[in-house]
Amino acid sequence: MKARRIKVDYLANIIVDVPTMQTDIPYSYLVSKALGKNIQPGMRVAVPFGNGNRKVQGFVVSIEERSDDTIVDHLKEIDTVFDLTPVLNEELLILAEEMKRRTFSFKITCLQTMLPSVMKASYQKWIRVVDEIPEEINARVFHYLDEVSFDEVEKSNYLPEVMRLKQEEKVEIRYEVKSKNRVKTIQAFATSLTFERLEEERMMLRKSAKKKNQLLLYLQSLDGKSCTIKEATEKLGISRQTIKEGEKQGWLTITEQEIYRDPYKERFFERTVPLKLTPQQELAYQKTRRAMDEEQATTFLLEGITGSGKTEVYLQSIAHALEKGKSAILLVPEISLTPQMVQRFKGRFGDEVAVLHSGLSQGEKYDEWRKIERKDARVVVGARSAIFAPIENLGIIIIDEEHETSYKQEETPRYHARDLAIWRSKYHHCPVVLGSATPSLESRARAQKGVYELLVLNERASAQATLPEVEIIDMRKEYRQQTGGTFSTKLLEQIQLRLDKKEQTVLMLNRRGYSSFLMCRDCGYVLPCPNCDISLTLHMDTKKMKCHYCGHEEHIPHTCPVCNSKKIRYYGTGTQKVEEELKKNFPTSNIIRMDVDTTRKKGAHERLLQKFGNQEADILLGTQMIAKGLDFPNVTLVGVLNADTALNLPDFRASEKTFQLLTQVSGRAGRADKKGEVIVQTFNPKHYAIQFAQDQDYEGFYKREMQIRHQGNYPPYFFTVQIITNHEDETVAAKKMFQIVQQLKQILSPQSILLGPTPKAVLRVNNRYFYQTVIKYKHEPQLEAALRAILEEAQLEVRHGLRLSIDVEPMNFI
DNA sequence: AGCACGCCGACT
DNA sequence: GTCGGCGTGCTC
Repeated sequence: MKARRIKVDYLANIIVDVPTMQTDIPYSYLVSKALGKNIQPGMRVAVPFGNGNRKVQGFVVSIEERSDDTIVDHLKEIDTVFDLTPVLNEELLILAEEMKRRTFSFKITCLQTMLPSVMKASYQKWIRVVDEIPEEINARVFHYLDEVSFDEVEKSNYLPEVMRLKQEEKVEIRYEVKSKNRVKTIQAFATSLTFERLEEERMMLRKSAKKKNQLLLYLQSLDGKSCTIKEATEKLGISRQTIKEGEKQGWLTITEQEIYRDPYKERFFERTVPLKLTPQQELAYQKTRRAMDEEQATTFLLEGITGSGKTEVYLQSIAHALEKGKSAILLVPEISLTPQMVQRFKGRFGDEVAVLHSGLSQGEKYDEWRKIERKDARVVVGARSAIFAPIENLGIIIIDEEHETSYKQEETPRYHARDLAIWRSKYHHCPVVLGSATPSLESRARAQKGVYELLVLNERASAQATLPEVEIIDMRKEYRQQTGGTFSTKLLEQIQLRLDKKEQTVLMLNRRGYSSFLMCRDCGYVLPCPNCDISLTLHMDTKKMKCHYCGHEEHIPHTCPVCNSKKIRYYGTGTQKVEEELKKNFPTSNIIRMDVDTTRKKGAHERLLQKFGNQEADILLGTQMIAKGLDFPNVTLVGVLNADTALNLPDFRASEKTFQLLTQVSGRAGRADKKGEVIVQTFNPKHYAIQFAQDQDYEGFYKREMQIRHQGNYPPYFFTVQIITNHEDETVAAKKMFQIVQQLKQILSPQSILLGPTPKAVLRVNNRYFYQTVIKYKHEPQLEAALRAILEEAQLEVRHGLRLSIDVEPMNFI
């Protein structure tokens, strides 16, 4: 047999940045000889795509070798490679596929979600002159330039005539794909010369060349290592010019050195040492440690009351992972990712810690990401998306406050970080620790069934710390007695007491399902959003009326648009209104208000907390955001102004959320030496969520809530999937939803329950109409395929403006 | 998504 | 006749 000589060449399979169902598959491209083996799966590239060969970004997902006889005539070639090394490793590429399957989203969206946003491509089009064009057009449109921006031509309405020139091939359209990620560099210098050679150079200097002499001596001391120019100018007082001169004479070289934008560089982190563990902590630590040693992908549920020292267990578990040469991911909710939190981890692990959260600039996020990728940081602390940290040898994953709904992403891809954490733990054969004082019912139930292993910390770690006393105030009685302010008599008394004693008070206004809107006292007219079926909210700081759904803004009216009455006032309990009421009651007190308005600016959140921590204010008034992780020893009173607004929402998790919030906020009162007090104002004083929160009885709440979930056929007894259609035309959205329900009825077993179709609580948002259906089921092997078919079939209508989304285990049912 | 192609009505 | 409207198919 004649040996056939095979010329090896490569094909790359690429997912392109065109998020549609039809293009949600890998496309094959030729790898040029020049690129050859340098191209690997997980790299970003630009490829020509479609009829016009416009350039789009893509991700290489696999490489195939090809022999001479592979037919490749129809294949195009990769245009540009953006990365020197892959930005997604094999594990994350597999995870992206898993995510696509589980969340019914496009692969490209999943891939992009896993990376810092700077890595997403930005597109620009240019019109380039390639032949003689009429003088007049050249002047008017092109300003005699070779190339002008497509967008500008379009804006000035010259596009039709330019397109005619394109037909005649006198101009071309050039597609540009750019990646925004920029590595920040700093200039440094080093020498490759030996000590002796440097000495010779030094001898050759003129007597007057003092600075050069100094620089050469310094170079000798560096022993070949490099030094930044900045450092040299500061330390030695040598000018940049002298160093440049050295380069010219050839005894040193200047290089660009990569640096990280360190968002925490201004701070000093005091090193902390491991604390002695309580027996309960010790047991929890030993269990996770053993799982690490035995490479078991166990999921632990660490149920620990406030102050029981969960964080110390995390810290020591992470330390063990590091000892084993492995890495760790710690997820915390975005709002808990405070400087104090970061401090605890940086204090223990120093520069090994990378922090990923939304407060960082795009560049800073990218740098933290790169630090992880290059293994300069082995501990990742971050919010939801930190679950995608490019770590290769995970030793442990920890999710703090595991019950937080912010771990579920509310936009596509609608992934839950907890599920992906468990997936990664299986990949790495390492444990996951889910920690909470008030675990989600789902997780607690799984621990009951033995799917997760339950670890309990029900003792406070420090002996002096006692649980605060919680008092429930029945606001129905209060209202009967007085004119109906926000504050009960008891709460006002207690605040006054704290002011007298120079102690601090935290007041929380539960804003779920609440807003301050504008209403006419004469005719009852409420100012609505023109685009959505919801009333506009008053924002005093900007003096505007704003829609929380679509962002629409307008001026505050002085008279009622309907009856012209001047008695148009705001209504409801906004933080601003409460602040005014507070000032009226306590004119001399200092109040810090924390809400979306006062914390909009970068770092404002932190600044306000710092101010309060320095005792520059007596009262901290805020929304949910103050419930978490702030430990101020001088706070001895916590007031919850309206505990139950969330209870009235038509959401089966309403009780759970209320219980969690009250438990959490109660933990903010009182520290070591000063006993704390909590006052909860409510219209439902007998509600079980409030009663169990008063006793800080999680297990009691869990048992009671499970009964209710069982009766209502809700999770964790049932799985849920939510389908939403939306369209500019209400009938189209409704019709499609009804059709989908018909289809589902065909395949669902009688044990499953369909809720809907119903219009969403807010029917119209941004002039689109929303309809939904929820499927509750225990076992439906055919459901996934059916949902996929529904998506597929809807494609025709998607063309006509229909949008369809599938949310597996949704967090919001309203 | 966004481009080409093709089929229709309204113009120079 | 042709310019440009939009509905449809396809993208390695």
